[in-house]
Amino acid sequence: MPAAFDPIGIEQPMYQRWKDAGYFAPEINPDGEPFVIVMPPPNVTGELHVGHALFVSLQDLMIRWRRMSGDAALWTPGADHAGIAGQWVVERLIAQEGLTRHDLGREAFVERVWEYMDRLRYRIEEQTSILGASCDWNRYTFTMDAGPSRAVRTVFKHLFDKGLIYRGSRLISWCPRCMTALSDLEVVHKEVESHLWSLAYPVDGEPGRSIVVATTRPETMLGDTAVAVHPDDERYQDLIGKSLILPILGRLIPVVADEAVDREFGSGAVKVTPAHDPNDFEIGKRHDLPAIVILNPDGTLNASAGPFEGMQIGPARAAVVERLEADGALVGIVPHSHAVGHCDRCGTVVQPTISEQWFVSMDSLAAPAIEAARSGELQFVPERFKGVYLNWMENIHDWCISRQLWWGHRIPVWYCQSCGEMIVTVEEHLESCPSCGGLVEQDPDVLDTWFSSGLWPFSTLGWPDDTADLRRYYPSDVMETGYEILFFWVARMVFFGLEIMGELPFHTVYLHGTVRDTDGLKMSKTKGNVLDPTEITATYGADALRFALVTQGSPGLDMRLSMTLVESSRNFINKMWNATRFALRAIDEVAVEMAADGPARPTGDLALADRWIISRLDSVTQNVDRLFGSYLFGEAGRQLREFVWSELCDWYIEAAKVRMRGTDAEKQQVAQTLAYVLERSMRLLHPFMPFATEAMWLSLPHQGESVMVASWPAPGTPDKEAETDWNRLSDLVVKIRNARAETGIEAGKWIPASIHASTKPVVFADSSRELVALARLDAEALEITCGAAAPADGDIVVVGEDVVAILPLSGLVDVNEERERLQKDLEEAKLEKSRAEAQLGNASFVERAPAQVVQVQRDRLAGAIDKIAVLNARLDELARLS
RNA sequence: GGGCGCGUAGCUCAGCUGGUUAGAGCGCGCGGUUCACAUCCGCGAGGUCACAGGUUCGAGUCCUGUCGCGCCCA
Repeated sequence: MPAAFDPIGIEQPMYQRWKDAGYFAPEINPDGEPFVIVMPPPNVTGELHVGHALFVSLQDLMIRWRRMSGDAALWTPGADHAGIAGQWVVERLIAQEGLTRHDLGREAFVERVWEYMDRLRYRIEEQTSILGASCDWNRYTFTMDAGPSRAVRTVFKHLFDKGLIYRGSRLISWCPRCMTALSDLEVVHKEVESHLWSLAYPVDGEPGRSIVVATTRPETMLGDTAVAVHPDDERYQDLIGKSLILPILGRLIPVVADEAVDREFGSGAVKVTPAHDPNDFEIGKRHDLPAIVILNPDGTLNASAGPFEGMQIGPARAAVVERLEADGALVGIVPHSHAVGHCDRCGTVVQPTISEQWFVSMDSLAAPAIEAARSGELQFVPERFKGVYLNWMENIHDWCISRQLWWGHRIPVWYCQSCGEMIVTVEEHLESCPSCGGLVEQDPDVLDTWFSSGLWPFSTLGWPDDTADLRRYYPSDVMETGYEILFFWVARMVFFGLEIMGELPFHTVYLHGTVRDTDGLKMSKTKGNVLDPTEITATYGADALRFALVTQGSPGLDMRLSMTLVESSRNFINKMWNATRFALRAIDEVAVEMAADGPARPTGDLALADRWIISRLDSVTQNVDRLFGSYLFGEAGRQLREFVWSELCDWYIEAAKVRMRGTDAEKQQVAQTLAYVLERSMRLLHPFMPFATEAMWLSLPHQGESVMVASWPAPGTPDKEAETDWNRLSDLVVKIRNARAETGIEAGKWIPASIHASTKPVVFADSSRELVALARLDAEALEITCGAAAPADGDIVVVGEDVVAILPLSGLVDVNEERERLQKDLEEAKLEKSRAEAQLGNASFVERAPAQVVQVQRDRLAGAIDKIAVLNARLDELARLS
């Protein structure tokens, strides 16, 4: 085995072996309980980024853990067709040939998109595989595949028949660049520095009198059909019901009274543009006002805009303001900042407009989705997202699902050209009108991409067919995704799951945060701060990236990823590699005893070090189980790292070296313990770092053909006595090392020592060889007694827990330095004593704190008193000397 | 405007049910070529846990308020 672990070159062949062996399929554990995660499908057009690496790391961790625990673990991969983005990418491609989609025509264009998608389809598999994702590629699904497409049509028809999908003219958000309607979620609000324009609308028949209205969008005045005031506003009482003359266009519009008007804002009178503002749309409905649409789909003004027809709405603002000013209708401009909706995909300012679209009626769908969260049937990790989810679900509006695109699931509605009947069907094609046999034409629009995403938990399992997969694997268990798509994905899956399947699609929603760059900035192509996971894995290995991502983060919180973090994870893997390499020397010399699941648990008359490390392994195993159960994967990883590096490598292996040079029985014991602890450590770490643990596990004594299908370790009972004894020993070692360093004793020098332990000196006697090796003591000159210490002139005195080490080094150490060192220890012990005394001096503490906690303070006080006595005695002696 | 999160060592972050002297990685200082590992080992320095109150025998942890940063919804 080479001295440094090199992940490059071993990962992909290993991945292929796992895949060929069928380990990724749940059938590997045919008798297990299903454990299912539906992978949020990456967008086919996107490149793999660290966000993908994070979700793969977390989902794969859960899946591997449950698989090792014996569950029939299923992780379904897939890809999303990304309607707007998908279409846009191909539009740009054909633009290079000087073509628009209209030049090609719908059919040819969609064909081009398919060609493009087919080329990308396998890139997702390739890139996800690099990260070691153990998802079942045989169940790979694309949202545009025949199955999910049929699921979309079936759900559409179901909801339509139930009256939950309807077509209507509503105020929607329109992106003039994408030339499609958007749902509320696809509009992002950004604060924009702009102005508030005040306009004077003359009162009809009362020359010289006018009402002033304030607006942030002066160009919309072209579509005004009223001015509204608050019914109780004295200023305008006499004007309610009268008419105003709309500037520029000269249209007469009424003054209406509406409770929704804010008397405090501006002049207290607002212009009403029902066709282009959500609030105005509502006011318009209440007062039966006409809605005048002034926009064309491409964002230019139409004939209703009079002299401004043909202008883009952006430039039109300046022109309208200029004209208003010229006409004397502009009475004020003040700076004003307000939120403006932008298209989530392309960033264009979104125009609210009235348009005929398809909608999902949300109230009855949301109700059970709200109840599921309230009742606790649906769990959130972290829990606070339950509130976020509920807040959204409780204030939901009907969902605009039609998109004026060519790429996506075509709305399954046909219109008869003869009798005008509208037919909704689950069939992909309709030949003719079922009523009159006339020619039929399909609705030109496609559905919101997220409509099909919402069906993902069951459409991937074969629904609407009653498949074996659907029966066995629905519902899934955990939905793991980024909090930014809680509404896009999770919420919609919940209400569709409840409506269509009658059951929640998952019981737990785990939300991770955003991976940011070293400076805490979101990664983006335009900023150029994107970290490419394929590059990172090519340098450090997939495991290092995965371990860094999982141990750095906490559920629901953003995290910064830096290369030094990945590097330190790589270093940890290398550390384990070397520990394994070292252990194998010992293991190869003996015949390790095997149990059914791996090396047998060492038994018999074990050394303290063995008992200690096995006990620590048991504790850590318990902790990892508990933490995994609470979705605290990062903490579990950090504890494992601490255990392997700081306990197994730094202490156990160093201590074990003495017995590796000992008798055959001792060598056997050490080898057995190392094999047992390391093999189990590999199993515990496998969900974090699948490749490296597999490589090490295979070289260690093991049962079975791969660690990924080995059993999850069950913890034994920790040996508290062994832990206490070992801690006493290691504490003394640290103190001796410290004294050596502080008094400037040569690092390599083997020095004499005598150990005085008034209680249980056997701990030190039994582990004397370990003590000697770890503290670098002269074995020949070592003395261990239960008697009191009697240091001679010039000795160093080291005070541990109920044990004193005397290092006789006459002549080597400066008495003054030694006195200073002891003085420092004394101060510390006194502080310790006074703290314990303060606690115990508090009557209510002794009375009310649990007995255990009080006892700890008593022991602490006794220990401190002992230390002080020893240190004082020694200081007195030194004082006599000088 | 409503809601949420964060503020702990120079930097990045842990700290899960309140309980000894608050931890890690990186960085920093000193020392180390002992036959697993310099992608390493040993020793160490470094924190008024944002601030102010409160609950409690006991608060980084629970409650209230303030300040700063960020996010979501409207």
